[in-house]
Amino acid sequence: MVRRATIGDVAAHAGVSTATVSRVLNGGAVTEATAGRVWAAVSSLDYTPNALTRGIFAGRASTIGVVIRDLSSPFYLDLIRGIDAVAAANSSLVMFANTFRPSDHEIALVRMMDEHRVRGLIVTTGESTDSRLRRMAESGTPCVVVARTVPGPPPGLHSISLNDAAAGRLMAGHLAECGRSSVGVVTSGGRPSQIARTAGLRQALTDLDLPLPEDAVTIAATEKDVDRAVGELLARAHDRGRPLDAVVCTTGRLTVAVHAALTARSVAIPDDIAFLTMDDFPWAAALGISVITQPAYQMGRRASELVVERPSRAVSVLVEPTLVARSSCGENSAGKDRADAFRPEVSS
Amino acid sequence: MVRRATIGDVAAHAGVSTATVSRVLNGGAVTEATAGRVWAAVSSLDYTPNALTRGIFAGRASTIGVVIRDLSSPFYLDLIRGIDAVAAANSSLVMFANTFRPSDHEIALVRMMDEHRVRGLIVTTGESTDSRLRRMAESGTPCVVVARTVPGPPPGLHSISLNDAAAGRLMAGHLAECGRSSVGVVTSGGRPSQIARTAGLRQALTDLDLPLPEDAVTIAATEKDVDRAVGELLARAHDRGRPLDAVVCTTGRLTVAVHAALTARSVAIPDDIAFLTMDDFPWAAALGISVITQPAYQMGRRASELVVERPSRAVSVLVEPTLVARSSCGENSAGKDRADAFRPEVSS
DNA sequence: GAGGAAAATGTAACTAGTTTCAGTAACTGG
DNA sequence: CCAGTTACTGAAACTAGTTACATTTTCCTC
Repeated sequence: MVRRATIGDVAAHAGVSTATVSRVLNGGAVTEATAGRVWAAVSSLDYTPNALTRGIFAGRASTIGVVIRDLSSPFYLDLIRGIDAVAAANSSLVMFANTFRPSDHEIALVRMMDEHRVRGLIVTTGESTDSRLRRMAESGTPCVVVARTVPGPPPGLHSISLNDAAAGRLMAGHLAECGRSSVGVVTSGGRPSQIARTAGLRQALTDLDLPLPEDAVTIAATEKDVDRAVGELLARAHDRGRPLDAVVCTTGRLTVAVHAALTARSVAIPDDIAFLTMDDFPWAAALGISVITQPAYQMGRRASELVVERPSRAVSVLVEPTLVARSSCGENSAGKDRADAFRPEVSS
Repeated sequence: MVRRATIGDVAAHAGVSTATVSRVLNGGAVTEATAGRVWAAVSSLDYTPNALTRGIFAGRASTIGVVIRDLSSPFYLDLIRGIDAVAAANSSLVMFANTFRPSDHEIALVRMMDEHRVRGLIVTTGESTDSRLRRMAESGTPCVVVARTVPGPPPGLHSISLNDAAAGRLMAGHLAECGRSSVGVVTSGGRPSQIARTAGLRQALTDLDLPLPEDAVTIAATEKDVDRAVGELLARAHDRGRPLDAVVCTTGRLTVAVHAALTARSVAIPDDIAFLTMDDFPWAAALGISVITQPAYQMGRRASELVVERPSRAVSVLVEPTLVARSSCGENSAGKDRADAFRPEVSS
């Protein structure tokens, strides 16, 4: 096992001091002749400077930390791509951790990011990590909370989130326009953004004189729970005497599962039941599934930018949802915008 | 901006030396009383040890580096989840970089990983990075090359790859069993694994007396090129007098695009043309698309394990592909295995 | 209560760099 | 030709920890 060359080895090889080597590497005043000798030594020794040591002196690493709940969700995937794109443009690497749900170890992951003295931290965790994030922010590590609505960003933390209530309203509007009146909702539960979407949906539906009964909303924490949840939804509506003509899913994470549960029951979409969900994904166009999108890639970019630019005051960004109407809710009586292809936001 | 507490602050606050604090933190011989005072100081000062400094002393960081070509491909996504799972189990974080294709900056990314003194590096890059990887391996950083077949793993590097030729053969076999005889191939081009898959397919097809003409293979480097590629494929076969009855895609990355190109031409799957592609994905079941899978999640786990366990000799793992037959190739004349649901490999 | 071993703690050296400060050499102007 | 800059360069201090070694303490035994 070959020992790695250190700056000292380079200095010795070039016949100069380590200070001079450091100056050559980082751009200080050095004679051309000296610089030449140093570069020769660097390449002949295959010297690769140690970023850890650099970081300890600078007080922080050059990496951007990301703690995400679920990598496989289309939203988070695009978010990461956005984060990565601006990180790369700033020659930062991304330090990544997936909490997997139901995770109480998100606290441990945020702590690890803190220990690694990340340049900034982008997080989609719950409130449990707030106190540490706040302390990190106070000691100069910009922290961005993504995709959290109520109760709003804790003071000192940046926040980027979707106008979740508007997303719910958009859903209600589209469903109403497509002539649907008995809506069932599958939501992943307790997170503020989920609650806000459902609340927005209910409010808008009520305003349209299409009230959403309490038991027309079911919670499915994971994909495993979805089939049961959908079954209950259908049964309850039937018992109530108003069979469902629309099913809404408030999280992109469960789209596949809800769709599968519907298909498994031989429900025809959109003839029997309209289907509307969150977050666009590559196959949505092929399947004709209408969705409400959030600009995930842009949100990721913005998050990274906040880390890189470290504004002095905490900034809150609220982005607006968009309806991508395809065919899963049936014919749109009004003339609304319509999209036929998946449009990846990865513009570069 | 609050200055972070250092081990020195903790030591002063507890009235001990930094050595003692270090021992309390890392488990050395200390009186219970002393340990108590130190812990009290730690929590009252919110002390969070600096992992960078730790790393420089240990000679390397505790993070696992990953340089991946395309995060959005279903294969790489599961790969990362596997990597992350065992990283988390070893309290390592994952340092991630996406090269995006056609990228010559993969060299720069690998270099950055090297500078960060990652505990180990998992990579899906091309040959351009081999010399550095080899040097890293020599100086004690385990490097794992994933998803590369011919010309085989460079000496000293671990390698985990699919038996790509077998994947091609599996495709040929399934197509033949479904009674298809005029196959068109969309491949992403020059990478060894792509070539091996196409070669395996051609060989097996030839053995079955169904030779694959040179011009029945088109290259589409990105999703943008797919539509043109599919068009050419169809046209050439038509000119040849043997219209296509099967289209194969040798990379999961292009599945959506190929499917869309076919659909856009009103091709009925499987009635007009059978469709067979690589890598399973959540929506495949809903769409009835048959695929050849590789155990991506397990490959990721294995890669991480190699990093953590650092075996003294380079190990090469060759995994076998599996056919998941659904309906996109039509009725299977023989009685083969059949799968109806997407089975995520994320067991844990 | 002294002696010796074992346990706890501190001192100082070390990791791989960066940066300050001081010294030397070269260059400019009078 | 000498003073005054200015341009390079090196010694040493510094970053935030860990660890080897030396030095106390403490504890037990006789």
